[in-house]
Amino acid sequence: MLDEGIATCSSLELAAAAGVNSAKLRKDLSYLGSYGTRGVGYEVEYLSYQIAREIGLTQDWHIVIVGIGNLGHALANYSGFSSRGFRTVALLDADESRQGEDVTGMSIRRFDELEAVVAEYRVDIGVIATPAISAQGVCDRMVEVGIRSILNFAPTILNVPQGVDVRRVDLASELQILAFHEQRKAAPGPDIEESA
Amino acid sequence: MLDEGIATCSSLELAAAAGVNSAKLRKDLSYLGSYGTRGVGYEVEYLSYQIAREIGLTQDWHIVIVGIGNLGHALANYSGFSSRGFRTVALLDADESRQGEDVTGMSIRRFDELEAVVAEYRVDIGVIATPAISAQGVCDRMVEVGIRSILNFAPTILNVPQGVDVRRVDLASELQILAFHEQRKAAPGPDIEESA
DNA sequence: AGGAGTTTGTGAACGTACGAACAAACTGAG
DNA sequence: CTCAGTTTGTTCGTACGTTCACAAACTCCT
Repeated sequence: MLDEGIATCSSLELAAAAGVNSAKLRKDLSYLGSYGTRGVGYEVEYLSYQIAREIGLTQDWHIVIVGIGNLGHALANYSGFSSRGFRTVALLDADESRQGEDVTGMSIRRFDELEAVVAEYRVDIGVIATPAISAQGVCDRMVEVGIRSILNFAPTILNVPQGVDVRRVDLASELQILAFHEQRKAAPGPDIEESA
Repeated sequence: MLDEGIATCSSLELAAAAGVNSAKLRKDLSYLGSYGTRGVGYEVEYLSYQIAREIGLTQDWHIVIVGIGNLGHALANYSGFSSRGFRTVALLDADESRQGEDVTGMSIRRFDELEAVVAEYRVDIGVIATPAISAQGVCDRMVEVGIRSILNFAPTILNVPQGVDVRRVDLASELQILAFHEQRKAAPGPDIEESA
């Protein structure tokens, strides 16, 4: 809406765009403060800035990606990160044969350089894209060197001390969930028959 | 546990491994039936099979990946899929210059061959790894040719008719959520000071 | 056989998220 | 100014997910 130069918008429009109920959207926004005007709606530019500030979009975040296999490559190249203020400051991999390899103008470094990287840049978030077997070890090392936010793509539950945040994205699980629903659609098949 | 030859296990062990409360785990398992034995626990092999059957692991699922950029490549190569019964039957991309390119022994086909692919194989799940701008169009076409389960990696809300399942994985959002918590850790800083 | 020790399955309490609905507050026309 | 129309902010009822806690059911030892 900002790009399109729209000045103001209602909670209904925002809700539709976000795919949620308008009451929920209004309530959520109300936690940030009263940024709307009754009978009018929300001023796009103002609200946009307030949200950006609240979720930390106004500052840059430094991330380190560990495990530069196919997924790591994809993450390193993912344009969606930089556009939202995430800057990849290092790509690390334990595999000796990958050292120095160039990925989008950044060369892969050894995993044991993690501490040096953290010392050099501030590192806010560590991304684990290694095989499951290596994930906990990488995670432990990250915690040791002071990283407190971790995004884990390995299909494992990571053990971390209190104060460390882990988010897990398991690609296979996502497919599994869809497959589960798909199975449910097919199985009962009572009398559902519309729009072939 | 199966691989390690462990015969039986308690809800407590399973809960620890899954990272949830044991009561919740037991209740969840109870929805599948009473597969445990009081005073003993769950028989690993039996429970494992029952879960596999329930979530559809006993059958093979055919998936089609659309958008073979960096992420699409990574998904096509991801070993976690095949090991859980997901078989990629086609890789599609709208970009003419990518046609015929080989990815893990499978050549990239034109997106408009989607219908032919669906006719040739049964296709259970469509995976969208295109830029955001193309996602809705790809989605619409998928729905047209009869795909009812979609995994969407593009940062957009997809509009689909009832009966079609969409799951969204937004990599940037995951980072954003971590960044939000990170900001919260740093901001208030009242008197928390332990284990540097 | 009986009792001590385990562990499941579930009923009940708790907290929280969600959506409906409405008062408060704004705009604009007459 | 007043009134009709619009849209926010919030209250309230409901539903649901989570956890506690305990009876039922099992094993093993004596």
